[in-house]
Amino acid sequence: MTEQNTPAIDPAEDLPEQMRVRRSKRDRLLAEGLPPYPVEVPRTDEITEIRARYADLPTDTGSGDKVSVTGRVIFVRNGGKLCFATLRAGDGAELQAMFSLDKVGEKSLGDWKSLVDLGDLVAVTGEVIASRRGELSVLADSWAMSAKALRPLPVAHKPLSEETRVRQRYVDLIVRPQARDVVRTRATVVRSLRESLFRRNYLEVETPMLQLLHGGAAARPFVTHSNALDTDLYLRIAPELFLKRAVVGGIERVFEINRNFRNEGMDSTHSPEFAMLEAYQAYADYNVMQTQVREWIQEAASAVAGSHVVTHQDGTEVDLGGEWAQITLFGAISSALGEEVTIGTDLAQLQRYAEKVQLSVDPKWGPGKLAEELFEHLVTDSLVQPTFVRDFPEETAPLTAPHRTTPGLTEKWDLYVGGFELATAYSELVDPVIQRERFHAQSLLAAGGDAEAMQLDEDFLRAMEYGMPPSGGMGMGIDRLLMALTGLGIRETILFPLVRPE
RNA sequence: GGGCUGCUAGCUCAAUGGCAGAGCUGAGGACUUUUAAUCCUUAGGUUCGGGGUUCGAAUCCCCGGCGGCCCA
Repeated sequence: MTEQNTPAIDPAEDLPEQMRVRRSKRDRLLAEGLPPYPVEVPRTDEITEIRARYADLPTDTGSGDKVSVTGRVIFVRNGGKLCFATLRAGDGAELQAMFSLDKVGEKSLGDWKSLVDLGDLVAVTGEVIASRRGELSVLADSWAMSAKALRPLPVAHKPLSEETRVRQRYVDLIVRPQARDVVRTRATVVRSLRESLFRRNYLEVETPMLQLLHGGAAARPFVTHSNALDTDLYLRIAPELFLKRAVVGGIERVFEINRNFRNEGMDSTHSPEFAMLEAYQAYADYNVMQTQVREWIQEAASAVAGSHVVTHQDGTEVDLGGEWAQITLFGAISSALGEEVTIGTDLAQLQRYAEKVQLSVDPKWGPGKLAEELFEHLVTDSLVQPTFVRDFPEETAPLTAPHRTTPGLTEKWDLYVGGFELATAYSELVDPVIQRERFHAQSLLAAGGDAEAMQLDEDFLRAMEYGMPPSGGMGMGIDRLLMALTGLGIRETILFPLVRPE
């Protein structure tokens, strides 16, 4: 402790007038023995319950029942001797509170008018009635502050700016019902996915987020440091290599829903941290996973919308029912180009095609990578209806089993919905010798400066050398599933997305 | 990474190089049945930050910050 006292912070300095006013109301509440932040307030019923219970209360009658309700004051209509306020609960349910001179008395009514602002949380005790205009109300005998709001609420009738909505999500949640709906929808979807997997006898596990090596995907990782181990650690870019270790150990159906971290660009479909479902099933393949993933998404759609037809926030309806289209990667490229392109098409020819369609080519790309880039350039935007794109080149799928009939291809599909990649699945590569060769090729890429290349994971190879059953595996972005079901941008599906510091 | 675009009162927005404004919110007043209540009065500004051009800059130019949209 120093001799010099920290100067008392005087928040009255430099504050906007409206915040000064609210602080002085807080002071007046204290001075009058009305705690602005009491530990407890009376609360007998939820607003939602009262709306349901008294839905049929006739206009201009009393119920005879006394209740205590709580809510945030979102509208006030103050009169001389009779005041109205609209209270809103956390679930969005609203109820009118009425304060009349003859019920609460002059002092309490005066306090209500002079000390309560829009945005305050209050508790109101009184009889449930229906007003002369038929509005279900609590006619107050008494009221109490539950929490004084020191900041004014944004105007309820104009849309909040995009930036404020994201930076101050708590305000967004208060004023915008759709913001709360998204939170509910997301919880419904995640719960539906878990139930879908539990029903099919999958076990949920949690695997390391802090990893000594990064692997399981092609992405640039975040790096952090362990003081205890005196070594750098990576935030995981995927749980894949650990879930496969679990399959080696005999956990034959396993999944994880958790966050991945990728140190890459942020845009309307990419967030640095994003939630992902990964699932592995022994003795299955990419065809089995294709059916299951469709079923899981359809079950999630049903949980959210009650049917396979989901309605986006702009009103468009998307039908996710039935079987979904499937195309092959090279078939899609061929029909987009009007030229026959196969896994056998050589690099020079692919480069000529790329030039023809004005795709700029990184000289480090091999033919497989270039084919994938051609596909993304030419086809993905048109894949609005759910479509499985199958059979990717070996070059870009180092963890995937070789195709059963076509050399050079792997058994991998990507699922596209709404023009973006929603999910992926493989027949997993389980041959430890080939896996080592694939890792070796990746390490050459890394040595060549590819920051997204996978690292050679000896412990993973050791696990595989004990024998991993033939398996199907899948991964799906939870945030993107929300996007597909709601039509929202990724930052709307994440409650508190990363934003630049103010 | 590139292009376009925005940042003004607590919130949403005007102000076309010439006095920085409106609605809601706030403050004061009227009103015992309102529904985004209404009516009267009224307060509120580092125009994102810095530099420049100009008699004069919210406005034009340059640099920086933070968003949005499109493209790669």
